[in-house]
Amino acid sequence: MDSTDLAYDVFAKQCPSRTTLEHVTGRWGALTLGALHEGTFRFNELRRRVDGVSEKMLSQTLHALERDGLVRRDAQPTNPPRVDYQLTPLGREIAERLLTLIDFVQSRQDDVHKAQESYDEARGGR
Amino acid sequence: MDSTDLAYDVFAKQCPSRTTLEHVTGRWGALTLGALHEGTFRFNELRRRVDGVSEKMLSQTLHALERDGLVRRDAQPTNPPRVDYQLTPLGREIAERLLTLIDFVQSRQDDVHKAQESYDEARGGR
DNA sequence: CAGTATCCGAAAGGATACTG
DNA sequence: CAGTATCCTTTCGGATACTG
Repeated sequence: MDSTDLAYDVFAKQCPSRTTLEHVTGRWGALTLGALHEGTFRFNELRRRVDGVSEKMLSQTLHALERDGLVRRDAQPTNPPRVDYQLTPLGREIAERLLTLIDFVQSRQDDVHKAQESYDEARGGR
Repeated sequence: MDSTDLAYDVFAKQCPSRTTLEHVTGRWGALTLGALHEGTFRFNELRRRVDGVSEKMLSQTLHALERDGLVRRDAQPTNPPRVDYQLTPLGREIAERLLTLIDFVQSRQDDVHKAQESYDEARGGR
């Protein structure tokens, strides 16, 4: 280690928080956190809210987020079963920071689009 | 559209800012933005800083970020060639918000780890 | 309703060799 | 040095069928 090393361990190959971050920022993770930031939902409610997710991926995503302590799963032992998902306090804090990033990227999407056009114009005609 | 729709267009399937967000939060995108947040670097300097990245992935990542207007590429027509990469003002603003999220996740990694252990304990012994 | 299990095609990503 | 091109393995993720 010397002074040129990055200050963030998350940039190391096998960092555990790298895995958590991937759960949070991944396609379905971000979508699910965003949905749950709006309230508490049942499995199939979430499926309808999270546009395009399959049962398999939603299940997988919820398990990962629950295991990380970001989502709480509440199963009533009724028949038919009823399971509610909601953010934990930690999950809410993380979702807020994620949404800050998402909001910002979205608010600057015009600039991004312009940059893409001038980039493509400069090299598209190669 | 009704009131149950998500407030964030980024959650729609084919949203353009979803693509930008993936460039930013993806494994190599986040690493590269984090590295460039520390300064200006040449291609092989970045390769050494971004732990584990291949030439192919670094090249691909830099192209995507440059096209989105987050990274500026400066090539001197010398021999041997010298190319410097740095964040644009927009890239810097995005990197800051990304690092806020990363820092927070990292600072709570202990909580995450504990949650994982109790989760595994509850189901690991099934 | 709330999932799990399996199969399979698509896409990401690494190693290596090569170019200007 | 700064990449590109190719090959090949691994992972992601959708469709479908099935279970408690």
